[in-house]
Amino acid sequence: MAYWLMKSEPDCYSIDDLQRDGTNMWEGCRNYTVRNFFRDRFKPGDLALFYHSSVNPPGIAGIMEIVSLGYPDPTQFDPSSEYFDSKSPNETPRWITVDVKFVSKIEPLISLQKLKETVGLEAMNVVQRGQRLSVMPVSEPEWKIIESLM
DNA sequence: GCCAACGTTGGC
DNA sequence: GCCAACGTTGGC
Repeated sequence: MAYWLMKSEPDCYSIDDLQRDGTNMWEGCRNYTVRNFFRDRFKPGDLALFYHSSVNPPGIAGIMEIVSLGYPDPTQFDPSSEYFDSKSPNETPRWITVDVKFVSKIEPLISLQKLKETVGLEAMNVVQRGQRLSVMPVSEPEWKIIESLM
């Protein structure tokens, strides 16, 4: 069982949206590193931190559970979708997604500022300047430290 | 809105 | 296969 951190702009999709929906597809990711995580490493039962980016303050707003293996993201084949990718071959789809389920909301959110100040989280991708990966692994010790901040 | 950092693209 | 140009992310 693995732990993850997954970013979303709440204007686009927030923890409240996921709470309302219960389960949803994590669609639209168009980064190869993330694609490989989804394809090779995500497993049902994994837990993920839901991170709100591009808001003030940015930070961890909730917890969700992964409830599917990686599978082809249908939006890549939908010309009406903003995530449409005309170059993705039908036989070997380029982009992968997973289904996520709401677990809990974290209130108040754990801010990026707080994560940066917390001993033991220095290696996390999200606290490092210039790191823009929208999905990243979280180690078990890091997860336990973050739980202690809730 | 700015801009640093990084990923991707495409010419050669 | 190098690398410059370009586009995107995301904190501030």
